[in-house]
Amino acid sequence: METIKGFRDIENASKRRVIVDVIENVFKLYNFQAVETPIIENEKFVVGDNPSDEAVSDVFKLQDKGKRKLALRYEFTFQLKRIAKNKKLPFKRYQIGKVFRDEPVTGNRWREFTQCDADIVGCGLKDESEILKLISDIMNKLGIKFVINFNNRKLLNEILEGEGVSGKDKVLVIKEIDKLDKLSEKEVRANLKKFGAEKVLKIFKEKESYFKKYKSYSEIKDLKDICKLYGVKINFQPFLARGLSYYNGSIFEVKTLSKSGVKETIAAGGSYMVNGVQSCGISFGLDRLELLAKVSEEYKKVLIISFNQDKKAIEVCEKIRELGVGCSVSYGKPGKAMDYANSYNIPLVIFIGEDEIKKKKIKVREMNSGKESFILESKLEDFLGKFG
RNA sequence: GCGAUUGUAGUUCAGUGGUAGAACGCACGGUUGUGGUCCGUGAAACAGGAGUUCGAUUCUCCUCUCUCGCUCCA
Repeated sequence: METIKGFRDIENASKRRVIVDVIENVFKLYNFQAVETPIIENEKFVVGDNPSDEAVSDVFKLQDKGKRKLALRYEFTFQLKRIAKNKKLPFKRYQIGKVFRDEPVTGNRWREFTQCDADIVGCGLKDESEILKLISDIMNKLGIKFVINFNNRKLLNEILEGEGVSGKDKVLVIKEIDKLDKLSEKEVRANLKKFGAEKVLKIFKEKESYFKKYKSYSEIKDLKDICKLYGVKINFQPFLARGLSYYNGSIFEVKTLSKSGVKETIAAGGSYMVNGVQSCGISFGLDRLELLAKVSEEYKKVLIISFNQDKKAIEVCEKIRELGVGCSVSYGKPGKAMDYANSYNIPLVIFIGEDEIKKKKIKVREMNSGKESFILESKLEDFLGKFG
């Protein structure tokens, strides 16, 4: 009966549904088009061109009866290689779904989790600012205080090469630098000594103006400027690196500012190549948004209690549903039905019995106040409109 | 994956080398036309497997699991 490590039942997913609605609506406002892709793919395809990438070891692997080597999707981006073919650019697609990673579970990390991705294939800096604005819109609509940290891989490479760090060391040094927001400077310095790269640490402590001397800084500046047009603030963080090796330009990471116990990144993305086309995307972690979002899950609900007047009860129930209000009929004892309404936060109960039939009116009871009134069936729409 | 830690009803917690307890929740009834109170009744657990023992939920070992670090990541 237990769920597998890193997997879980979500017994009440209504908040998640509301959040997904918000995200999806914003995606659509930016002209992203929905796609769905298979959860299972060939292992080779999932693993991709970077078998040295740390991510590869986290891929869930499986085999079918035909002994094909398969794997669960680790993310959505690699599938874009197939989807994005022969599309007029820029191709803007979004996808919301489960991804799987065979990695350690701690805190707000799962092995099965839901990502909400929006990517632009054929994407310049100006389009990148659109993605950043989209992040801002979504976070605001979800009522989450946030900061968007950003950096540029080109700049990072330029700095490291300028300090004589190259080859394999470069990737490893980047990983150590990435920890600057987590570990103390001393610890990072100690780790960097292994590569003789401790001197780069000083550079990352410099003010932003220091970085002007690098050629790639122009991308930082340009992105900031375009974001201003959208009124989006982004925070330049020269040591931000991101783990995935395919990023080749801007990289983003969204953190929350609220004291919530969610230290993890709640959305992340950056620019990369898809089939030789410059692209850029963002991915939101639904499971973390859920912990932070301030959204209302309440919606109108009615419970009808039928006293052996099922025909009428069902008729009224159907009518309420047609009005777009949730409704169900209880045929049992009224006491139980009301207890049920309490348990599931149903604010309105309607009684339908002999009395109601005789009076040609239905009795509605507001559960919070206990106030009851007889209304004409034809006035039901008005009543529900005013109620809640 | 490594290191430390944890594991008893759905949940939060008691407890014992010899029949496993509470609270809340759930189900039924008191109350088949009126709920949130109250009362009664009931269902429901020792993570799994080996070992020691007359007997193990309790002690030992292994596996799984929880939490926290590390690596990494939404």
